[in-house]
Amino acid sequence: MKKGSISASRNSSKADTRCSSQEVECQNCGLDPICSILDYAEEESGVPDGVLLRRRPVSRGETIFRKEDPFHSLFAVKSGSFKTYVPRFDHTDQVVGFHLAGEMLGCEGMASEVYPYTARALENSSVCELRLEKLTGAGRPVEALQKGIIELLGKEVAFSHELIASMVHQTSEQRVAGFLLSISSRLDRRAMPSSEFNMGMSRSDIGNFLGLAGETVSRVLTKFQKQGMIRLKHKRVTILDGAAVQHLADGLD
Amino acid sequence: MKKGSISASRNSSKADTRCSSQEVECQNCGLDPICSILDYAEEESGVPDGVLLRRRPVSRGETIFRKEDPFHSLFAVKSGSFKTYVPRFDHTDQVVGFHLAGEMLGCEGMASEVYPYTARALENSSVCELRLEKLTGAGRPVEALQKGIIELLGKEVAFSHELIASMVHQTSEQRVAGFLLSISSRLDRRAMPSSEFNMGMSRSDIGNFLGLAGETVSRVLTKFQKQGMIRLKHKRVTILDGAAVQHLADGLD
DNA sequence: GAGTTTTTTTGATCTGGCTCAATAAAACCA
DNA sequence: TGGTTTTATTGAGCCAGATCAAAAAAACTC
Repeated sequence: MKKGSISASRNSSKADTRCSSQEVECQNCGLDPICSILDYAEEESGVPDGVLLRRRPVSRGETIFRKEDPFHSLFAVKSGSFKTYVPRFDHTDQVVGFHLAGEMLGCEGMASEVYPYTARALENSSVCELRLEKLTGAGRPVEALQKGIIELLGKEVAFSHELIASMVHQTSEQRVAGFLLSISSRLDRRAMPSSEFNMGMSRSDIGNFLGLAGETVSRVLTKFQKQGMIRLKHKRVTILDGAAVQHLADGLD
Repeated sequence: MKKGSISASRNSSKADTRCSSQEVECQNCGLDPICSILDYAEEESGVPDGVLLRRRPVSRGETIFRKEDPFHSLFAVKSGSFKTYVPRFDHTDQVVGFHLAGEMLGCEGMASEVYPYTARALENSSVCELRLEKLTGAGRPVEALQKGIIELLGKEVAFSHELIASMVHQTSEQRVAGFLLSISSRLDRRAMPSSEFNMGMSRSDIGNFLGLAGETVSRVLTKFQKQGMIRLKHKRVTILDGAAVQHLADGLD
């Protein structure tokens, strides 16, 4: 059984050349537990290339699925970033998450048969698409695959709970500090540069997600910079004093 | 293949007699998709009574598992209610959810091997406990079971997202209105009385969960009563004008 | 690369909900 | 049952963060 997943071994030559941001390695990708199983399965039964797992570029502003679309695929972000959001009755949108390189997109649709939110690229990106409806046939290691999916969903639930727990009570500074750390640690987990990174999302996207006005996010980031905790250059953030940011996020001042 | 699940057919005589609140029917219970599979499995292989699935009473204030306990079982609330919470660094607790009759408890621990929060009974209650470590043996319909778990987790994720989406931006009145509707619809889903019910949790538990001060919850509930939308009698709530509550929760005024 | 649009920054004002505090009402318990 | 503890209600004052507004900076477009 070879080590790399099929997306790496077969599709890497098709990488999106427009995209300047760094690409996550397959062994650091959120799909890997599933992808690796497929890799094995493929060797066993000879799945046609590109049917199960497809790599493709996504331009800034493009959506890969919309709320209420019938569920068909899981996605992994290979490069770039996405925001997920749901429309509100007042015709504004509520951002429910950001998805960075190496992270999953769409697994919440597995149970309900439709995607529960719209996913839109924040910059030129690329994704791996895993078409799940092709997986129900015989001869597949369904049990192992399901185990991988359970693991993914479990983590997602745990993460959501953490988010709820933390977010509701925090001040604006705690929220923004926590947000920076969240991005940083998520990049770190995927072996991407984590102390200097691009935030593809706008200030108001961040504010919307954190339950703050965009102006407040701007003010807080400026304040952090003045205090020497971070350096700001447009959308590029450098964390200069991670311990101080952590301290703030924890509400210890 | 018989219809009812084993918890109903075998354990109903052991019901907790101290508990005055109504009990959810097995076919309306969150464990049912899994429970029914077990039922079938049992007929196939003859599992000893009470090993896999155990019914037991839980007194007010008692915990059924604590944060960081090793994961061993899924629980379904048969009667009564629970709160789940995590400790915060400042020695206060953060309530992350309430679990009513018919709802699941503990599934978030499946992935991480430990329970990610503590579950405490808000009143005298009873639960069905499904010991999952006994399920890994051969001869079980693991695939079907996993499918049930995936479904449960998927719903949980979708619910959390909804919660995040709605909560962060809402006013205190929207939050409280939404909270009342959430309880009502969850009771309705399990075929329990849904326009008049007991809220086992305290005002400050609700406030903690919603990100409000207990005093604010109290003020808002009183206001709702003065407006004739609800009737309050201690912990007992009657929804008199559901449409108005819904209207408020949606922020349409 | 100039003109247009969008996003960000910064300032001034205002308000929803928190905090502190004091009763009042329930729940608990011997 | 009466006394104790916990929980809920109600009031007064204050502040974090929203909103409105306007200028500055980036980001697109042709």
